Amino acid sequence: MPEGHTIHRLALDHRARFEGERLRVSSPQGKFSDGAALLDRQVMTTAEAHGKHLFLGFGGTGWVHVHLGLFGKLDFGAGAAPPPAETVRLRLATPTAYADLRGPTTCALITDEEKRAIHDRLGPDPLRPDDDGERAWKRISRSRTTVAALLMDQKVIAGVGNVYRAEVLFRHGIDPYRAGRDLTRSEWDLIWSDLIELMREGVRNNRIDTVRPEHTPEAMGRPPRVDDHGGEVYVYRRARQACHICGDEIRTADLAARNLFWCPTCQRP
DNA sequence: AGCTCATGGCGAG
DNA sequence: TCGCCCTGAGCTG
Repeated sequence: MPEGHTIHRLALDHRARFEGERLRVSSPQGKFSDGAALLDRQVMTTAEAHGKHLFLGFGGTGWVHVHLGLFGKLDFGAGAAPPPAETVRLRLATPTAYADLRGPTTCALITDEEKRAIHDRLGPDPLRPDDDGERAWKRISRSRTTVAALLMDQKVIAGVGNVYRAEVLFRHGIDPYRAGRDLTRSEWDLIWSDLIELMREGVRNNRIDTVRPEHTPEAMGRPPRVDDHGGEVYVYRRARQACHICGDEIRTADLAARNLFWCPTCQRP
């Protein structure tokens, strides 16, 4: 679920339901009981995202910092909240809506300064309008690390996860093992602007689609496909299947403890 | 019932 | 680079 587009969407969804609302806040699971007690009956003033980090604002009381990690989930419901399951770390509720957070890596009440420190250690986020790719380029263009690892490094660029990494490299025909410093400036500019577009569409649709209109199964006269993570993609989790463009076998490898996917023909060294 | 795997990230060594 | 933390779906038996 959670790459940056998911978290930005969650920020929007929180604002739509809870901004300006006085909330009942609880931690049925118990691991956030102290924070919940301080926040109960307070007003949510705003919600924002930076990369994969979600910040729920409660005025002078502080911020709830949420990071879903690999397993975390946030589910919204309408109406009065039902009795919570034991795994719910944080429940926010009004008489007409509720949100349940389960399995996050982080759920903590933090101060403005602590929040600022988190922003400071994150790279630019394609989904934050004031961020720009220049800072990321400075790191990438000096680095011997592979571009595949750099794209996953949240200090370099915030919000890109394993799906967007694989897909954006495919869309630009870039071998994932190329060193950052071997990328050209124009290649990087195209990657950055493409990420802005792809991730904005991800926020709108709440899923990742990366296949260009001319490469959809309909456009290519092939049977419809359903990728098992809910979106339409070129290479992610398609190991040993045929590339939609050239028919070669999609490859997979471990890179920094994550599964990397690429087409050796479309993304030649 | 138990295993494996997943769109993350941290700290130890 | 490894092990670990968080949860749930989809297998296997």
